[in-house]
Amino acid sequence: MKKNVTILDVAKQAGVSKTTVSRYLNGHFGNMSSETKERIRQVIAELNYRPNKQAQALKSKRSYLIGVVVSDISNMYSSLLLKGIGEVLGEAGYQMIIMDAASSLEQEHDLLNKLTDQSVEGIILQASSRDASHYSHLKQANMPLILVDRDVEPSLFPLVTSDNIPSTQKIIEVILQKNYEQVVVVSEPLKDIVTRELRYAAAEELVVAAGRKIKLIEKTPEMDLTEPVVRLAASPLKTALFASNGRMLMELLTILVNEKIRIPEDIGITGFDDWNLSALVGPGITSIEQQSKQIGEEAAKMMLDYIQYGSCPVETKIIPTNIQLRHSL
Amino acid sequence: MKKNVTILDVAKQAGVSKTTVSRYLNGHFGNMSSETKERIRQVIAELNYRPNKQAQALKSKRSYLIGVVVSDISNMYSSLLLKGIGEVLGEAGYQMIIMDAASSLEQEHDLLNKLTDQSVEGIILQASSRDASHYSHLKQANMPLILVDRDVEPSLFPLVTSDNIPSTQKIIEVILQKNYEQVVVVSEPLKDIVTRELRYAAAEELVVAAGRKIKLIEKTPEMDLTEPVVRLAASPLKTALFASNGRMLMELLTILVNEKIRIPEDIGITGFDDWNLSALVGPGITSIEQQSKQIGEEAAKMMLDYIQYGSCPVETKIIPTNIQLRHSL
DNA sequence: ATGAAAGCGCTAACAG
DNA sequence: CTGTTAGCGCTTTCAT
Repeated sequence: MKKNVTILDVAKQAGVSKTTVSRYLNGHFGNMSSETKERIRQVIAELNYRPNKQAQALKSKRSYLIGVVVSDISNMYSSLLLKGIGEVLGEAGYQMIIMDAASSLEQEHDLLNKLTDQSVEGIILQASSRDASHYSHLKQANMPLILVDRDVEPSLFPLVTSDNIPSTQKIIEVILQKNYEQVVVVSEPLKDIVTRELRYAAAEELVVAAGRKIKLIEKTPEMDLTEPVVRLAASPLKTALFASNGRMLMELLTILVNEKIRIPEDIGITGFDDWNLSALVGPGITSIEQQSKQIGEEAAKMMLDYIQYGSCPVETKIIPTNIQLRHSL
Repeated sequence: MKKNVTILDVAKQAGVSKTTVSRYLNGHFGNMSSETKERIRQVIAELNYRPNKQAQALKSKRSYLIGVVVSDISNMYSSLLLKGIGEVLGEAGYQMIIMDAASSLEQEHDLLNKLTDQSVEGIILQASSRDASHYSHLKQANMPLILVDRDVEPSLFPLVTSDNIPSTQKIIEVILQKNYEQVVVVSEPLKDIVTRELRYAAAEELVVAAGRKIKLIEKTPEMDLTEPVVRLAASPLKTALFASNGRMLMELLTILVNEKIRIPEDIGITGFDDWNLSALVGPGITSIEQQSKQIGEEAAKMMLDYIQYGSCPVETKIIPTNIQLRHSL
């Protein structure tokens, strides 16, 4: 058994009181004599003492913990987001507790509570619901909350996200210029997530205005896209597929490759790419690359400010995307 | 300001003592009267009381926190690993504190200390060094430590990893059968990580035994692989590239695509694929798919056992890989 | 320039 | 069946 060395051990060994050691630890050298300082320093090194964070947190109400809830951790968007958040928080002496909502709203609710139990000082959330009422209790409890990727309605919280509408518009322009007669947006169900709807609405507006056809396929987990995609490729209308996120893009590409559908001869394809695979597939996939690492960094910075100043304007920070023009349209 | 409701508030409101409430919370109903139970239940619901984990941990020495240190979080291997760990731990009521060593050994050392400070009950580590002495203090401090992916020397800790040697051998067999005259292993520097060396050694042995040529390229961050790859593709010897992990595979594929080098006509390519992109690129890349989610699950299970029984055999658990035979060789 | 003492929110003997 | 009491390891008035 390993008896943990406490502040008292250090105090006794150094021949001072707990108070003095505590002061030393927190840099509250008032007029502490240099000898005392030196002695404490030595003893700490000697005993290999490390203050217990739980006790510190309990007393001082500072945990230096930030909760991060992502909707699916096994997703490149999340990985890079976490990388960005982690770097910024780490430098500031904060730790993150990461939770994976696994795309489940109930689980998310549970996790949010668990984070509060851990006395996190703030939460960065990729929300699983668009309904702000799911999160308003956090506001009431005075818990700093910063949204990433997805907004809620009404907009109660600061948000960091991609420039969804402009980037969708730009790529739709490309599609229209290439004389596609039909655009098929493939997305997970729109109703839960504002971002999805935003992207679809932006596409729809332009396509309709240009007098072309637009279709929406809302993909549920049970659904197999193979048959519809094959049919679209065979359609007499010149068709472009628009994947509304990285997972959809990957799924569509897999089908196209498996079915030996030629890009862009048989069908055009583009979309948001969280996976960074678009350069390598087929003729090179024209796609929208999100800066999710940067989104993470910005969100983390906002959080640090929030904590420092005790409040934060409810504003939206837009991180531009990179449009990669390649040869899939 | 939000005055937090404490166990004392509940106790007063319910007209009992803190002890009784504590007993209720921890399921230590001895012969607690049903009325008392019911009253406490009600008050808790009413006040929306949630026990403070820090205080619980401080007193009970149980934090229900597991530290996880990955060498690079923006990597599919890590993402899936974390997914697996998270699922298993979550079900058991544990939280994970995830840290990203960002491939830096000093940072790793720092993180390990920070985790101990947080009173984690155990650590799951993808080690950045092969040298066990970097981690032996954890053993002395009686901190449960489980290694994933990479072993250390000497083998002091339980390990969950892929079947590196057999899978490398199998794929080298394929290369040899296809009459490649030269195999070029592309890896990050071997010296730090046992797994890398294992993979290279396994390849080398078979290639040499078959009387073919083997070469090793150790890729450092500054190094540009384009020129060597182009030269290899132009070589009169029929050459196969073997990427020792997903990032290397991705990098090599990017070069091949950019330089319009044909696969497998100009050069063969295969390797470990952490990114799940091999099906989509070129003619389909023959590759070794690691089950990193399953590795995470197993490591988490081992950790739970370790914590429960206070010890764990220092044994290695091998998770089989899937060899995907496609058309890149 | 330093200490004594109180207490953060909780658990667990021990006592009835 | 329940309460009293003494801490866990730390920070922070208030003294001196």
